[in-house]
This record gives sequence, C-alpha cells and structure tokens, in this order.
Amino acid sequence: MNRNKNTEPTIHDIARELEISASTVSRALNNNPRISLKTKEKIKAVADRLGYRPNTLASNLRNKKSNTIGIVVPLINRHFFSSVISGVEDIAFKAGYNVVISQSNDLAAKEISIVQSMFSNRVDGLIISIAMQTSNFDHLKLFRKKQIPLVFFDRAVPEIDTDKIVVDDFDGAFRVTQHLIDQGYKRIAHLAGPQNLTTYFDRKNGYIEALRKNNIAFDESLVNVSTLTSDDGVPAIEKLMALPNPPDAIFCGNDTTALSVMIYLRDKGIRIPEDFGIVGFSNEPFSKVVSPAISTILQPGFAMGQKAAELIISKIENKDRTYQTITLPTELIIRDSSNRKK
Amino acid sequence: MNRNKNTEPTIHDIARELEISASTVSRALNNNPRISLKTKEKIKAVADRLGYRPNTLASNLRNKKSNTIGIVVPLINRHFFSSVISGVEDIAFKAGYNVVISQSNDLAAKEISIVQSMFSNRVDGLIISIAMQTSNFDHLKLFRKKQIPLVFFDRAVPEIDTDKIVVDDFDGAFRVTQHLIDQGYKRIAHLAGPQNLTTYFDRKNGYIEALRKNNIAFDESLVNVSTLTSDDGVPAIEKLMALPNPPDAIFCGNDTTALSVMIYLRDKGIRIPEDFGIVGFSNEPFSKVVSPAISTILQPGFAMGQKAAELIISKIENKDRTYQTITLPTELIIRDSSNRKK
DNA sequence: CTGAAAGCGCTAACAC
DNA sequence: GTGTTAGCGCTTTCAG
Repeated sequence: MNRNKNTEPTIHDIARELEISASTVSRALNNNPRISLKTKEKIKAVADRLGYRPNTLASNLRNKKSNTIGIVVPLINRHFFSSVISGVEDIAFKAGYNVVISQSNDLAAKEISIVQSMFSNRVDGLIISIAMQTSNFDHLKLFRKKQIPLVFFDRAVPEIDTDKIVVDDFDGAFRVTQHLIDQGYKRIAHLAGPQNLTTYFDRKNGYIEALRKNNIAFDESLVNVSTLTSDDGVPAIEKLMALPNPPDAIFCGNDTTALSVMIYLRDKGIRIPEDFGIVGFSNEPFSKVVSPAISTILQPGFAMGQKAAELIISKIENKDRTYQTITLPTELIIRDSSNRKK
Repeated sequence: MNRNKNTEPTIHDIARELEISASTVSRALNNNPRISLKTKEKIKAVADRLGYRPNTLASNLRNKKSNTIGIVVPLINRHFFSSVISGVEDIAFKAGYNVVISQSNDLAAKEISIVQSMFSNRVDGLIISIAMQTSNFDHLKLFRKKQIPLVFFDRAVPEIDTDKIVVDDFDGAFRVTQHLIDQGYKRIAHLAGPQNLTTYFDRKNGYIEALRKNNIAFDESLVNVSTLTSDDGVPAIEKLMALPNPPDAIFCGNDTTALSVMIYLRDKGIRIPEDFGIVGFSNEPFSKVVSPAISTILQPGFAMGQKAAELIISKIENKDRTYQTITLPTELIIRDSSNRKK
C-alpha cells in the first residue's frame, strides 16, 4: 500500500490518489466552503482509508501558532496547583489547545530555563505562578515584550503589567484574624511566608490591619517568617510557645503549617480550640478530615485555572490589549480548630 | 533594527548579518564540531545581540521529532496522579523533553479524543493510565502500530503488549488482608473497584487469596463493587453493616472510600480499631493525619512517573524493541485504623 | 471551484 | 570548515 514504509500519509498522498492538488485536499480537510461537497466527501473517504492524521507540527509552523498553552507552577504535586492545572486543562482542551506543563520547584534558575524553553516552543500563551526564589523577572518581561499573552495566577509580579488571576489575600487574612478575635482569642500569632511574594505579604498585612481595627497592639515577636513547608511549622510554634507571653491562637500562612502546628499542640495536650485557636489558608483536602478539622480560607483553584485559561485564550484569539486583574472570592471555612463559641 | 516588525530573528538574519550561510549558523548553534571555534563565537555573539531563540517548531518538523511526551491521566487533581505527573516532568525536563498533559475525567470518549490529538501533535511517546470507562483500545493500538513508544502506568491494558509500570496490586491486597487476619479480625469485607481494571481486579483477588490461605470461607456478600468515589463509601458500608452477620473489618480499594467508611463508623460510635479494622489503598496525604490514621498501601507515584519517563525516553532514543513490565514495590503502612494489637 | 507555487524556519546530504 | 540545495507537511496568495 504505502510505498514508503513507516511514513505517515500526508495530504500529498491523498492528492496523488485522487489526482487532484494538495491545496484542494488541505482546503477540504479544513472545511473550506470554496470546495464542493462532492470533492470534500471523496477526499475525506480517502483520508479515512489511508488513516490520515494531520501533522499539527507542520500546520503550526506554517500558521506561526502552536495551539499550545504553557503552564508553570512551583510544584505539580500540590493540591492547589494541580487543581489550577486541572481547570486550565478543562477549558483549554475544549478550545482545542494543548497544555504543556512544567514545575519550577520554587527555584528561580529552573523557572528561567522553563520559560525560555516554552518561548522556543512558541507557546501561544503562558500561565504562571512564580517561584518563591524568583526575584528577577527579565524572562517574563520577554513575553510581554514579544506580545505573547501572559497570565499570572496566585503569585503575581506587581511590576509586570499583565493579566492576573488572584484571590484577595489581604481580605482573606483580615477575615481569618477577625474571626479569631471574635472567638475571644487574645494573642494571635502569624506564620508568614516569604515577604517578596505578594500573596504572603498581603496575608500578613490583612492580619495586621485586623488587629489594628480591633485596637490590638501589633507584636512583631508573634510573627514568624518561613517558607511554610511542613518542616517549618514545628520550630515556629515551639519558638512562639517559648515566649514569655505566648500566643493563644495562630493564623498560619497555609494549611500545611497549620496541620504541623495542630498536631504539635494536640500532642502536647493543649486543647484545640478551647485553649488555642488555629486557622490555615488554602483549604487543602486534609484540613476537613483531620481532628480537629482545621479552619481555613478556600482558594478556588479549579476556578482560577478555568478563568486563567479563558482569559489567555481570549487574549490569544482577540489580541485584546487591556489587562485585567480578576480577584476571585475566597471563603472563610470555620471548622473545629478555631470554633470555641459554637 | 529589525526591518520586519514583530517578527522573530531567524538563522537567516544572523547569516545575512555575518555574510555567511544559514547552514553554518545552524551548525554553530548546534555546536557541530565541523565549525571553527572562531566562527562559532562570532555567530553566538550576533545571536545574542539579536535576541535569537531557536524555533523548535521548525526544528521539530524537520527532524520529525517533537521532543514532547504526552501524559494522560484520569484526573490531574488527584494526589497519586499529580505525583506521577510530577515524576514524569522531573525526568523529562532534565532530558530536554516537554510534557503535555491531559485528563480523561475517566471518560472513554475524552480519552480517545485526547489520544488522537496527541498523535496529531506527534508526541514522541505517550504515558497513560486508562480511564475507568474505557473498554475499546483501538486508539492505543494505533500507537503500537505506528511504533510510537507507549507506556502504561498503574492502570494498564493486558491485551496490549508494551511497557508497563505497575505495582503489585495482588500482593498489596494480599498483605492488607493478611494483616487484618493477623490482627484477629474475623469477617473482612472488601470495597472493590470496577473489575474491568486490572488494578482493582487484582486487589480483589489478592484479598480472596489471603482468605483462602487462611482457610477463611470467601463470602461474596462481603464484597461491594463501585467506582470508589467518596460518595460510594457510605452506602456501601451501610449495606454491609445491615447484613445479618456484618463484617468487623474492611479492606477498601482506595483511601477515599476508607476515609468515608471511617468517618461513618466513627460517628456511629463504633470503636476503631478495637471493634472494627479499616485499611485503604494508595496512601493519600490525608490518611496519615486523620484520626484514627488510616492504614494503607503506599503506591510510589513520583517514582512511578520517573520510571515511566526514563523508560519512554530510552525507547524514544534507542528504539529498544523489548517490552518490560516494571513492578514497583508497595509498602504496607500500618496505622491506628487497623492496629489493635500494638 | 481548483491548481501552481512559494514559504514557515530549520537541518542534512552532498559538494568543494 | 563552509556553502548549496532540497525538503519536512502544511497553508495561502494569486491565477484561472
């Protein structure tokens, strides 16, 4: 059948078979209205018989469009991020885009390398949540300069003017803190994340603002800054509890550390929430099922991914030139770890 | 500078600038030893100055290689699967491959559509865990026929002869069941998954075999088959507990249902593990932190992803023609939910 | 409605 | 060491 073994049929093979031109085949396959229904049908029949599959690579090169959206996250294997990816994929697939994915492992060097590789691969757009370690943003400015759509989610870069999908971290943190105050906790500590990231910066400030509004003096010694891994939780709470005047509640920058803190205190025999209140951030799946269940802020990862994909696709296809920052609502989920006035 | 606005510099631009040929530029940029160091340096300097970035699309078309690995999972947003993806990405990136990802949502139709799209995009290899609903495998046989490397992980298709990365589900289930027997439980139930999937089929058989080895009569009424979502757990355990002779332990086909069962029984005041033993499968992150912590089988997702990527890359690059099934070890993690003889 | 021809950007014989 | 040439598979003017 196939003269040249091990080679895919192309539009030329179809054309030869029917003794017509390749352009006609191309048009027919793309449903160009200028081709008669009759020839279209003939062409499609042969295409089917030959097992023809369009070579998207060739088409992409010709069209200078890859139909691909790049997404870069710190770590794929984290519930929030995998939810975002899932949301992006959901929308992108329906719109006919591929999603290529990479993780920075929160390392600036890897992030730079990934972003450059995505550029070389001519992704039509890039969705990214920056690495904790990233402080120079030239690699991303490249995308802006080349007019390739760029969407930040969650961790955005303030100095780059582009689309952003975020949640109101300040407001979320404010509500967490207000909630703890309403529950009657008096000395509220905070586990903060790296302050170069707006997300953690805003959370800290939301916390401070809530204290201020309630006329509670802000005590710097109650704030501990770390990278918020599960290993960071225990040393932080140990240090806080060793204070002459230790806290009776804590707002943790994420659920991971909230869990570490909860387990540490529980094992020490401290009653939660009676003696100590805990709230996290992000609503990891485990927060709902541990005992006591951990109060937290819901960040709608899947929806953020969907929005990011919708936004980037509209930019890719319309060349819309105005940038928007979409702030998705968070939700304070009150669970047992902080609810002592049921 | 750039005559034609909004267009990327190509090797031809570099060539023109230096009045040499494009092939020399191409060779220099690819570090071909036939080019003198001096010209290489000149070329690289100009490339830098022009902000040249290779167009991988063009290179891929020419080389008939996309440097891309496709990965298809039922759901991105599930810890086991996102761990596998993370492992694949880890290895693939280091080897210079891109990873494109899609989720089937456990739907056969979507899986078929994804796989065809990946083929059209000329992925160099495909890593897949099939959807629960998939029963016809022509779309995958296509990859085999075209000699495109195909690796199954976790959920493999027995009738397709190709590389597979799995865990020994039979053995894992056997050990779970043996453990429950050793703990003195007498009537051990099983929540099974869809039996068309080898993983769940093997788990059920491992369970049956352990009973047999211990001279315990297999009671069909103690086995409940479902899709093992969190919603499936409660009706299943309700039905089992309503039996004239209800179970005193259960081996759940995954951790999700184990959790549902645990919460249901706990809320009913049944003491775990004293009155009832529970074991899950997969070691989801929450299993360790709930109370009581749930015993389970560790499936090394990240390592499976790494192995799958290594295997597929070696196939892509060596055209190695022998297929292997790599069975990664599982680990029985005994926690409070089944450990009554501490 | 269909065909001829050029070209997307890169690579690889094959020359010299 | 370097240049010439052809072509990967597709799309798209332009012509008829």
